[in-house]
Amino acid sequence: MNRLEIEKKWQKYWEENKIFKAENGGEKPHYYVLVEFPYPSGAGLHVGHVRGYTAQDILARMKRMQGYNVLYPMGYDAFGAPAEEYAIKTHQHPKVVVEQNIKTFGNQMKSIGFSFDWDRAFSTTDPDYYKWTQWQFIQFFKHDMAYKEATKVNWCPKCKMVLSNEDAAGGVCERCGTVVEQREKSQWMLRMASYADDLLEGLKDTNFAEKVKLGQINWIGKSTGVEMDVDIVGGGKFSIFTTCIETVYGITFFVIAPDGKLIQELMPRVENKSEVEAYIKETSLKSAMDRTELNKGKTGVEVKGIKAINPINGEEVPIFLGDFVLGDYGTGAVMAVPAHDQRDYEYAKAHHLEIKEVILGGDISEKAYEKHDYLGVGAKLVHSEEFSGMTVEEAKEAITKKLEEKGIARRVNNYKMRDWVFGRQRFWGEPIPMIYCETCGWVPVPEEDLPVLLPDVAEYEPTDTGESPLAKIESFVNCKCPKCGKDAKRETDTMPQWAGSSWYFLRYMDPHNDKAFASMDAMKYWGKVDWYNGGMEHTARHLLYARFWVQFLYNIGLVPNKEMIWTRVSHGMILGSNNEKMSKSKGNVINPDDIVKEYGADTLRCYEMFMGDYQMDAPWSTESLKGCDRFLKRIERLGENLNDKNGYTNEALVHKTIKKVTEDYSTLKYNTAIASLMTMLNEYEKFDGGISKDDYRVMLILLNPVAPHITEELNEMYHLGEVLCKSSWPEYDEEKTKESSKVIGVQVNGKLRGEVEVTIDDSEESVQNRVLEIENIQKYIAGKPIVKFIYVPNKIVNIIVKG
RNA sequence: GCUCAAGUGGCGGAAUAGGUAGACGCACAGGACUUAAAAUCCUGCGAGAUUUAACCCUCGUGCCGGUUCAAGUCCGGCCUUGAGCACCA
Repeated sequence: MNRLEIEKKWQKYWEENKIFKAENGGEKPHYYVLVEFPYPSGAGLHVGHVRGYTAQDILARMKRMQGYNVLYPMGYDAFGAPAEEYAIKTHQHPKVVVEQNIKTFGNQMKSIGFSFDWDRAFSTTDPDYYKWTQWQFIQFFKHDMAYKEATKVNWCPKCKMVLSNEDAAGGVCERCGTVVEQREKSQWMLRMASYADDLLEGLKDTNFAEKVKLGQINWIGKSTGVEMDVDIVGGGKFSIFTTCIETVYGITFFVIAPDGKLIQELMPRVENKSEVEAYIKETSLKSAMDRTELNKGKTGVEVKGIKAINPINGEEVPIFLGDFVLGDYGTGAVMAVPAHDQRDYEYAKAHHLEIKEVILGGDISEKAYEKHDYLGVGAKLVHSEEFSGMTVEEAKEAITKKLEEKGIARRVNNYKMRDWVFGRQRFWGEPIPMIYCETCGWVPVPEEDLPVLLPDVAEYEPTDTGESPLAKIESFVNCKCPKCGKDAKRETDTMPQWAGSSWYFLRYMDPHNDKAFASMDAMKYWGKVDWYNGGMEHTARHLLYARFWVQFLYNIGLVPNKEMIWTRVSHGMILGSNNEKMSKSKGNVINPDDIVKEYGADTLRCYEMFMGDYQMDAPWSTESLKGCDRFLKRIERLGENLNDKNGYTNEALVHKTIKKVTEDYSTLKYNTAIASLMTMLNEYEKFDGGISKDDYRVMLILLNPVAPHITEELNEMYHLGEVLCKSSWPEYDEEKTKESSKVIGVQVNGKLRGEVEVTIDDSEESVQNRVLEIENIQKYIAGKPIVKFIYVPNKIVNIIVKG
């Protein structure tokens, strides 16, 4: 049989015997291994998928052999734009396209031999699944965690479409190149910002990789500061947020957001209305991208006729509009202290405003003396009344206190993370299960009417008004209010792509449940996901959304843990052989199917694990892949020369390899695990007389998680024992991993001059005696007094001589 | 700009409670087998000097310093590359 036939044979065996079926219960300890499910694109499985899935497959297979009840599931995250775009082009229902792609992906994954429990597979686009996504949305709504509000969206005036930020990258429409406008659109939102502190706090109950935690923390972007009320001359007031209240005496103007509410409220009193309105209009034309682009000049206009009062000293200062102030962060207004904030400094220079130094120690003739310069260096305040002379740290507290006592300031936290915009004006997503009634307002679809199915439509293009194509289907839109029975209209927005993936790992625990998204018993049985792997690009957003979703479900008593994922790691990308990201346009894409066909799945798996540090990017090399192919062939050949009575055996090497491989598989060091198996093979190949069957079988078991097909075949061919997938993982004896003796280096004055063989029980004296007899050592110490003799057992000898 | 990660042979990469740098693999070179090629096997393979040869020697983990008997690993200061976030007050 050739490789492909062998692989098919074992894949069939696994499937028919349901070897990888996970049970919800039983005596065995449980272990939940999770990988991000793929978006089934038309391009098929990518070698990057294979890397992550193989790594987790190794863990799953090893854990099973170690006696665990392992849940290693797979599914498809199939809602989203690409399928819809394709549907628009070809006038097919996206579900047809998705079905085909899922089939392809499934066959590809099966051909690579992943040990998924296929009985638990589902797609987020299955009505049985999205029914529960919708049901959960309704829970958000019922607990006042979902609301509809006007937000800004990217609008392409030519395509008449709402664009995602990705499609509006660079401020132009990706499809037609037209400059994108910002438009107001009423959208569903989830109150994710209110979970900011819980999401930070919850990280403590996880074992995420450090860089994953950092990604979460940065995305949440917590900053601690003071919110201060500012009176307007002639009545009215607004608030600002600052993290640097110590610079409050340095305020020379305020800047407010052109897209904020405040300027609209002030408008009747503005003297230069046309100028201000023009600036607001100008800002609205700029996309979010343009606005935040670096090196943009500090544009803005003064709001004439209105002055603000610095609350600390009563000074009257001007108010400006500036698009660097964002309407939806903080209070939409800032105090400007040009002497101590570079951004304010540039604004002041551009608009010829006063720069007032209030912290000593910097040179503000060229640039601002900012907080990261003055904090922690004992810098002191000036021109700050009774606070002058205090250090910034003292002043921060004292000024905050004073303002608090006056009742015009509060200590607050601000977060970069906003509420989650939870609607898309697209066809291919979960319909948001809400009905609008003139009398009753927003009413959720009754539970028994779920799922709200996506209808068949002729056209998938968004409408001229930017609504989803669902809005054109009257039979879908028109309905009766579930509350009062009057005519009502259905929500036509759909959920964002992130929705289905926010809870899929819960569904795997109980995928066929039609009474609940998953039973509490099933979730309690499996507990947290023990090990979750995915791409680096998802460590911030997807993980945050999923954690938020779970925390909410926990708070309303629907899941057993506040955090449902214990360990999260992220694999590096597989780059093209030219060290660039694989892409069609660069022509450096490797199709896993081709590799499987030519070399077999085992070789592909082995190579992807051997290519380098799992968490780092690594370039593809077909040459190196051939090396792994050779390795597997040598393993095969070694089996031709077995001796079941007195074959060659190397106990220390066997135990050392078991230890190394077991440890490495559990700590993502697949490359060195495989290297140690290669070393073992090299050792055993040196003997012509035939090697021990037992040792060979150990080698096969250890390699099995990486190359499951060929190892099963060899095990069967030589009648070595039970099928490997039902065998136990070998144990090692720590004592036996130790070699009786070891060659260590001998240094003179820190330079390597020789070697010596030592045993564990060698005394320092005996080592010293032997070392001093080495010819080359004598050369270096001849005639010189030995100042110090250092012997670190099993590590090194270092002789220090004088002169 | 901020945050993070990483700089080790021709290449992918090993080695961190500090202890023989370059495991393992690729490529390359020489040899064996073959009519020949492929495949396979054996040997060599950081740079340099020297030698008939071996040993041996000098240098060497991005750069400059430091701590130490001993530094790829620790400390201080830089440089470069990659990724993410980016006017967040």
